[in-house]
Amino acid sequence: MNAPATVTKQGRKWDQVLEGARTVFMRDGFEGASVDDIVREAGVSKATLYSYFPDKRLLFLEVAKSECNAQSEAAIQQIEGSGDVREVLSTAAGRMVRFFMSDVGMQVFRIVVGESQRFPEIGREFYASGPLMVRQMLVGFLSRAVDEGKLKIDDVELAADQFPELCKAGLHMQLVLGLRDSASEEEIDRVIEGAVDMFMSQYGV
Amino acid sequence: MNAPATVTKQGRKWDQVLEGARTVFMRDGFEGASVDDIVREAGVSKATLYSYFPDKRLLFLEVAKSECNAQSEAAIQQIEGSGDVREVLSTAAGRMVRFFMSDVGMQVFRIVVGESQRFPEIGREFYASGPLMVRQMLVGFLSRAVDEGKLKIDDVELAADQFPELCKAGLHMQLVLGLRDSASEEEIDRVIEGAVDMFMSQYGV
DNA sequence: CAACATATAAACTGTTCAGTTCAGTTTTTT
DNA sequence: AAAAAACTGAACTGAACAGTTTATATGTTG
Repeated sequence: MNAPATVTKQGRKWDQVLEGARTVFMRDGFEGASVDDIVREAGVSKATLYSYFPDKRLLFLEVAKSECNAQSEAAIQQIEGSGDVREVLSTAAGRMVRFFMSDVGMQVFRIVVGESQRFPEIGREFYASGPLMVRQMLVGFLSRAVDEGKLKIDDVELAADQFPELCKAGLHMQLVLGLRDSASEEEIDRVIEGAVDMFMSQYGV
Repeated sequence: MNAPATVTKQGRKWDQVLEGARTVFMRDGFEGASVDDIVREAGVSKATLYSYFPDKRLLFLEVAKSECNAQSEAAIQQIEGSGDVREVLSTAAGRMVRFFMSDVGMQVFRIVVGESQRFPEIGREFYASGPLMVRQMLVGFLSRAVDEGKLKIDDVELAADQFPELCKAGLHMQLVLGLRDSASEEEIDRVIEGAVDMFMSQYGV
């Protein structure tokens, strides 16, 4: 009768595990999170967790990737639409800054940076589903703007690397290192404005 | 007869311990380095190590601080001398980029970022003896340049935050995440030049 | 020499934690 | 309802590792 949404779920509790892992990893970091904490949080047995994920690292990787993907997709949609370069850059900067400064964003960053030496695939997969997406998006957007005569850029790839860095502007470092808990709206706006101003002053026609 | 260099060393093997710790921490990271590895590398007994340093964290902190201080001192000396703004910025950028990209610089960064959540004083002390030094130095230099009419900057602190970020320009992220082992001289030069160009294009008179 | 400081090796403690195993229960499918 | 698949709980293993203790040695100084 009904041909329902059999989404080939690979077990009923997959989402539950991932959500619990997200919570605990974001709260305690990678080393700080014990698998026992995670299964408790997820309301699932340890055996179930290990039937989905071969080890703790891959579990974390899955969490980090899903965060990045959610973020990237949202960003891509917004950049496709509008016309004015300055406006697009401001919007993109806003997104980036707010993600960099969010609890989740910073925690993923901390863990990935801390663990990528011992577990290189964490670094690779994070880069591919986070920074690289942004970069490609920016390269595309900037190239188009150059073609349309709206920007003047020699080295588009360099420009696409510079812009996200400008969006960090000291605040990110202070937050990541735990020197402060949060940034005020004014500070964030100043960083965004500063980034766009500087970028346009160099590359604007 | 001989009145030799009794430099009031607080124990003969202090340096030896620190040097061994440096080697092992830089090779294996903080969690990856076991205290037993360190004493083996240092050629020292565990009891000796623990007679100098109350725990592993503080030992690492000492290593990281000594790296940062060496780096900061060298940088400060160079910025004091010369006259042309563009030249000073180029030199400073060169220093920063090369430190960011060095094995030691990246390893300290990885560890500090990874551990600063669980051990906040690591973040604080690192910031104070690294990024903060650079920032203060830049604020001083830029203010002077503004006073002398060589630069035009509204928000000097923001500018002092932006410049080091520009010196990372994507390369740093790729190296830290282990996507590549090293950067070529051309790439480094391009980043330096790009940073100085962009900075001057916004803030040059 | 005597006392004092420094260093050593090695065994030990206590804990934490990833990952396994398995007998038994619940849920889904046929 | 019967068979198959997913899940549970709890105990267990095995290893890593920070930090301590002990009994001993070496060297220095007054």
